[in-house]
Amino acid sequence: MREAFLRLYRMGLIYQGEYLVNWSPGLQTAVSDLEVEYNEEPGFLYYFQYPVQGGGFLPVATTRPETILGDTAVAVHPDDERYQAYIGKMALVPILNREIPIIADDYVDISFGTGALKITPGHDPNDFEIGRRHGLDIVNVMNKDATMSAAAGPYAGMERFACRQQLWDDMSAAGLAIRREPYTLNVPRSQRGGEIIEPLISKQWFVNATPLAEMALAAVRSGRIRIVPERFNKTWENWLTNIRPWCISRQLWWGHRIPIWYVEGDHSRPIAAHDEDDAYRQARARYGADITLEQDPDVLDTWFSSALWPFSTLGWPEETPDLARFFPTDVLETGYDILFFWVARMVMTSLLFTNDIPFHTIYLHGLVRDEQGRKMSKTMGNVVDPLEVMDEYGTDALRFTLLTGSAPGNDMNLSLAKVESNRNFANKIWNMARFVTRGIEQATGADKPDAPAYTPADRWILTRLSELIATVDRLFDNYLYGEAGRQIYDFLWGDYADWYLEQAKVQLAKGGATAWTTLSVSFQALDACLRLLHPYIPYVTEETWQQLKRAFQEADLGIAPAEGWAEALIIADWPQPGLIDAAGAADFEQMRDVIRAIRAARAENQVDAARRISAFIQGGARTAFLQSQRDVLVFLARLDDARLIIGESVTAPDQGVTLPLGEITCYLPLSGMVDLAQEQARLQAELANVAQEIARLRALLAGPFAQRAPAAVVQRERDKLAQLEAAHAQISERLG
RNA sequence: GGGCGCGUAGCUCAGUUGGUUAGAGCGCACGGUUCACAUCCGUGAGGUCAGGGGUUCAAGUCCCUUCGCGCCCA
Repeated sequence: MREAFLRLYRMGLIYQGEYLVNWSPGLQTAVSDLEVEYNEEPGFLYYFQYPVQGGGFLPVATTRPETILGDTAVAVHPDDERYQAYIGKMALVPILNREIPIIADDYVDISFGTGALKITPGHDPNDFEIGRRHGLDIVNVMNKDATMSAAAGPYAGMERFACRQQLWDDMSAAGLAIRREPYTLNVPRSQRGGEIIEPLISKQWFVNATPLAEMALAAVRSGRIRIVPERFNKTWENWLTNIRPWCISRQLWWGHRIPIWYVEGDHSRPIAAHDEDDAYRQARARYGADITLEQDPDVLDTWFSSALWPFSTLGWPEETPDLARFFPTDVLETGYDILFFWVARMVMTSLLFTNDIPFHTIYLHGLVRDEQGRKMSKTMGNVVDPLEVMDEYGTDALRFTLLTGSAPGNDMNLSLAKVESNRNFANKIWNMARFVTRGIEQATGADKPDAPAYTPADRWILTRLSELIATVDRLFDNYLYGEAGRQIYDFLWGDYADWYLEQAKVQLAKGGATAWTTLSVSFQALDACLRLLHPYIPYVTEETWQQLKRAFQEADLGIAPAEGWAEALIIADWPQPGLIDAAGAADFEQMRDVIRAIRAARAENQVDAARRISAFIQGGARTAFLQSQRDVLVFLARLDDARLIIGESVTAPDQGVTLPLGEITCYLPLSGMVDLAQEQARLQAELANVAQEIARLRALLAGPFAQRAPAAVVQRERDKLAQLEAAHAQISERLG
């Protein structure tokens, strides 16, 4: 901290100066530009007459009449025809009758107010700049507690807003007030205390951030530092190209004292030193033995030390092993609201002091808001306490919600309903593991085949798993953690639990090598997903994984992770994509379509859920495959095995439901349960639907699409068309 | 004044190399004691992706513009 200050000081980048700062009367300290928030609040625009020497009046408008007392000029636009005659003359400050010049400056907005602007360099940032340009005096009419000072003449000692009112009354009485109209003010308030900030002249310490900002700009422009999401580059660019001096001194009783000592209290002779001994050593060398030193009473802005965090925590300025090993770091993850406060300053100080970037990537997340999108605040009482949420739903549930609930850089409205559903996800994972663990008794080590004979379901889930791992890797590479988490969730619940494990009940029941292989595949997929999910939900995944580990080790089936059993999931290897068998996966997906269609037909016709129904499945070229999956079909579609016919071509029952599924057609007799007319109507509707879709695809494929789109995309549409045409033929035939 | 973001199902939100019937959670409707899970399972309804224009074989996705909401900087 002191080292950083001294280096900046010696480089001439820290200086003390009389400047207009944001003064917090309540906290009795200066605050930085970033710590001031502007709110639109109702107020008034006051119009006054300023007497002009030599006769006449100049009308002036202001929102803060009390600052009139500190006016040192009135400015008009050089091109404003109304006031040409006044430029160069003197006006009188109302009430005080102090003479002030009438100047011309093109900062003045001709159309605002009266077009004549009172200039108060001591109490307004813009006026301060104009004052500098024109060499105007600075009159400070306010004390640090926001009462009026002696310079305010008769108003000395009055509170600032009381003075505003009093001045209005007095000027009305003097005939100098013109009118007052409602006006929306942009009121600066302290981010911390909430009271109205007063621009006030005072002596403060500043960092000249311009050279630092240039380095920080170059780091991002050159790509040495990457900001995610990219759009924040613009924010970065905008702020740093318009960087202003950073006011780093604070008048607080806590914090790091500024390492500056004054000789005999003389502020024109500052000594920068590491400590008091050092300061005295320097002072004696310069001024002889008999001097007393006083340290500057101010302390440093807390962000000053935060800016040093990436390297100061590693031992800088010493050349420590930690610094050598861990600096620069890799990714900084934080909320976009402190991009300037903290991130930019870390980048600036790192580049200056270490000649290196502090991290190669800045990953910015959004703000967590309440369910209605409001910023959480204690006064509003809408703060969601994470400890309470964790207590009720579990830490993993909250973590998963925060990680998957939004896109990078976007705010998130924290919904407890979502936390609850993610709690259920954790429960679901637990139950998947229980199922797999319980299945262990269906096989022994002796059942292990030399080479596993994968079923379509096995091939499907392993292929999907490989795709998932590749997808998650890709998303991680692009910092899309939310999307990656959602993908794992969907796979685990929608594919693995709802389909693979469901059909695994059939495979496990067969025992022997089939059961062994099913267990092996079940384990592989679950194990990989636990690894993928560990960064999101470390507690449930670690615990679940340890249970799996124990169960499989005890069972001694010869089923284990490829790398062997790590001591813990947290240090286990990241999964790698394995088997990819697109054809095998497609087989299972086709069967899944058949099962879904049968289920939907059952539900639509109010078939009792427990009832096993008859089915005639015309498989065409897919017959052998469907026959091999007979028991899975029976189980998942709840068919009556004795009344299930699978053939290349089957005789359609007289009554019942027809399910056209492309090359496969499924007939459900459902005798006596289906209204014939209703079924006819349903098929008519479906036929129309299919016909329309066929027409659309034919038109598409006949057009430029077929020539210009990639072959794979065109082929997909062709396949779709073929399926639809087959379905169309089947429905037509059924309808007679 | 300058910049950024958002506007997708009743609600909260995904949808990032543009690929053609747009998804999830919650809610809703109907049905479930199938031996992992009712913190669950099955089925379903619900959207002219804010409006308009453009680029493209193809747009929720890219460009322009209008409207509404929010934020940042000045």
